[in-house]
Amino acid sequence: MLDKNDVSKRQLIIQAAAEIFSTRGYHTAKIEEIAQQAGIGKGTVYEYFQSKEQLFRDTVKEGITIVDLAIQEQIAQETTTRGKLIAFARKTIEIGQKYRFIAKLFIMDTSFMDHDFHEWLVERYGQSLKTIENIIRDGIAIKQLRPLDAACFAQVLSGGIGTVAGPLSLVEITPQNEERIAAEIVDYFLQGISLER
Amino acid sequence: MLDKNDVSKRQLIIQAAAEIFSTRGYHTAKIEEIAQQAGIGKGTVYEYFQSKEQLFRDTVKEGITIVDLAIQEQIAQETTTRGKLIAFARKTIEIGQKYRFIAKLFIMDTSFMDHDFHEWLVERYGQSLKTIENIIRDGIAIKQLRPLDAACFAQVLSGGIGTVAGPLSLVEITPQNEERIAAEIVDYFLQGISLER
Amino acid sequence: MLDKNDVSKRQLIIQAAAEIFSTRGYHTAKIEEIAQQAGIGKGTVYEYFQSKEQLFRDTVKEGITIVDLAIQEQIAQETTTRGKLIAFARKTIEIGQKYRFIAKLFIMDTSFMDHDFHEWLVERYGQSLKTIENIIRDGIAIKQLRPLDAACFAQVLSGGIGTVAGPLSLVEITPQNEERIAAEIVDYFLQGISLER
Amino acid sequence: MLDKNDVSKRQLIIQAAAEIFSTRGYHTAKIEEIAQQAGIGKGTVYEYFQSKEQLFRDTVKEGITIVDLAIQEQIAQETTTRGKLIAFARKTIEIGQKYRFIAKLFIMDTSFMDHDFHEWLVERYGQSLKTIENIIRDGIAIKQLRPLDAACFAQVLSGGIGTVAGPLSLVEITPQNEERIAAEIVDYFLQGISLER
DNA sequence: CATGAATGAGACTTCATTCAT
DNA sequence: CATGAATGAAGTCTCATTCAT
Repeated sequence: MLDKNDVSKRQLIIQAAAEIFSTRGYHTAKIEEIAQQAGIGKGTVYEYFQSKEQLFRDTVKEGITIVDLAIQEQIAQETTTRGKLIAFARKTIEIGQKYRFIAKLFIMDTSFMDHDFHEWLVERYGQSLKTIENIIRDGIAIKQLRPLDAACFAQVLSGGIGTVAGPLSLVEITPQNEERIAAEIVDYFLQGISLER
Repeated sequence: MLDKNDVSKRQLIIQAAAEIFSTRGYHTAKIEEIAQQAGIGKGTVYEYFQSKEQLFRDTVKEGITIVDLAIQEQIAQETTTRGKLIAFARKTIEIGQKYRFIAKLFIMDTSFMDHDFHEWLVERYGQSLKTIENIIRDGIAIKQLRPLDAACFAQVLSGGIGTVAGPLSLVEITPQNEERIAAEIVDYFLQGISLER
Repeated sequence: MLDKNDVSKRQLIIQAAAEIFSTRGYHTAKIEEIAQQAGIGKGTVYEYFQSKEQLFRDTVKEGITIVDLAIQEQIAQETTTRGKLIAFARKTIEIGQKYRFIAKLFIMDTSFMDHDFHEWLVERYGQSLKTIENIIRDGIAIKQLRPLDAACFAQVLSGGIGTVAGPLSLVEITPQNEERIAAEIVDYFLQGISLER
Repeated sequence: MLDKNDVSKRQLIIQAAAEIFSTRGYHTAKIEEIAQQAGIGKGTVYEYFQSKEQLFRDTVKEGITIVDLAIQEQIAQETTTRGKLIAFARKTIEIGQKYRFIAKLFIMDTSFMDHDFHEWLVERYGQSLKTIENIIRDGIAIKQLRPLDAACFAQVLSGGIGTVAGPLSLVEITPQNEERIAAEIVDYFLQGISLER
């Protein structure tokens, strides 16, 4: 019971931290704010996390894991290349809306952080891209797609979608048009936009 | 002489600020560091800029202006839609390499800043996208491109290229392959990647 | 217990501030000095007061209140006009000695401060004078005093006594001669110093 | 000619300093402000005064000397005790109005200053009081006044008048009523305010 | 002599972290 | 375990003073 209590309090803090870090950024966020958001005392945060930096890392790691799992799950339900790509796009957009704070965590300036963490983040980013790369490679293998640099493409696709889904987006997104926008974007890539040929 | 001196010293500080803000981020950058980088005293910075925040704003504005001009200039030299888009892509990639700090400035977390500045940044970003939108609209008008949401497309293209050019990029870029990568990316969009149809 | 602790620590800081502000003046006083004087850390001061200026204001307000109360109390115990005026003079002199720092707070240059505070100070000063004005008016009403401008007189009396009691005083004051000096000064005003008429 | 030029520039700075120190106080006054007020460059101030503190001292000394001379001169023209005292009062009030900055210089917080200067200020203050003391002593000698502690009285009189003339005064003073107020105050002291005896 | 650009010591203030309760 | 009062390191900014022109 105590254990369960502990776990839930740790989670409580992470939730609060995600919220505050997202809206205020790492440096502007204050430990006291996070504690208040979590409805606990300032000192308690330090019972569960060694430092502000550690709390940030754990919050980011947890966030990324959740988002990644959600996307993977969605993709697994599709069978066609286009279906998988649209699923990826739609979920990315949805998350960018619903969990805007996670999206922001990625855009946030983290270069000041511990070198190891930065490396971890880059590696993790690479893993995320692998998901798309694999879809592409599969598509090439079954001759649905033309041969191309899957790594480069994955980054362009992910970056393109992420930008539309992100906090600086100028495209108005509602729950109703998520699907349509996802399809539109994917088709830029699949069909191309040129009328010639 | 004095005038020239003034201008160059202000510029000197902006250069140093761009360097330090880029590598360290706004909050981690210290005024003293910037002054050292510029080879001047701490107090001198305040002779040219009212505050750290003001220095940051001016640095960003100057950077954006330079980059924008460079891109516009490059595009103006091309006549075809594909040529313009590749020029945009190549210049964006080149700048992302050469002026990595400018690229970083955009990813940096600036949400904490003065509301007016944030609005200015968003508006300026919108202007940048207009450049692409116009290329696209022209292409549609002359039936080179199929009809599509130019605003959305501009954001996807710009985001896709920016990601490859940016500091988290996993695509290795050298002066030699800039042109090739730019063309490859643009062709994802123009020709599409699907073999079907 | 915590509550009592809080109150006493705030008071502790005010005491230290009164001491330091009095001997060093507002601008020369350093927050660190005040903290040291109070035997606490620099940061603790800011737990109880928003800023140095706020600390100064609260210190002055508290000091004035204490002094005013002490004077009022002393006057209330007297029945005759002369008795009240001497009580006022004696208490003012006594406080000028014992709480020299309060006396100094009044002479200090506060014109640079927040406009509202300055207004408050002037108003409060006016209130203090009212005490004397009322004594005078009562004296006139019962034909003990000749008719005169009570407001002007109050300021002359208060200024005259304050100067003798103040930090620039050239009159040597000891606990033994306080009473005598107070009476002497009051009699300048009551009897006059002229032998003619 | 050069010499004369030097003298007048030194004087120019002192005038500007008196103005600025009076309105802003020692610590809030900036050397640059004073230079601007004098219509010269910041560095030039240091050609004539070693430091800000030195400039302040010289400004105060000059101001006191001017005021003292003006008062002495006025008194010398009177023959009766009452005439001399009223002349003193009137001139003090007039100066408090016209040269409000000089009056403020005296109230200003100077305790932080160089010990020697503080001693000088106290001594000079004593000298000023001697003027009144002598009038009083003469009055006692010729049996116009009753015997009393001339030093104490001088301080009460001077403090009383100074307060009415000073920047915190609540008595409205106009060129028209200066004479009347001076007489009223002096008569508080000469005739007393009591109707009894 | 006159100037004002450059400087850096020093002050206020914030906030992550500690630790006694 | 939970807390929040206390702390002090560290950062921004001011301004008296210097000195090259």
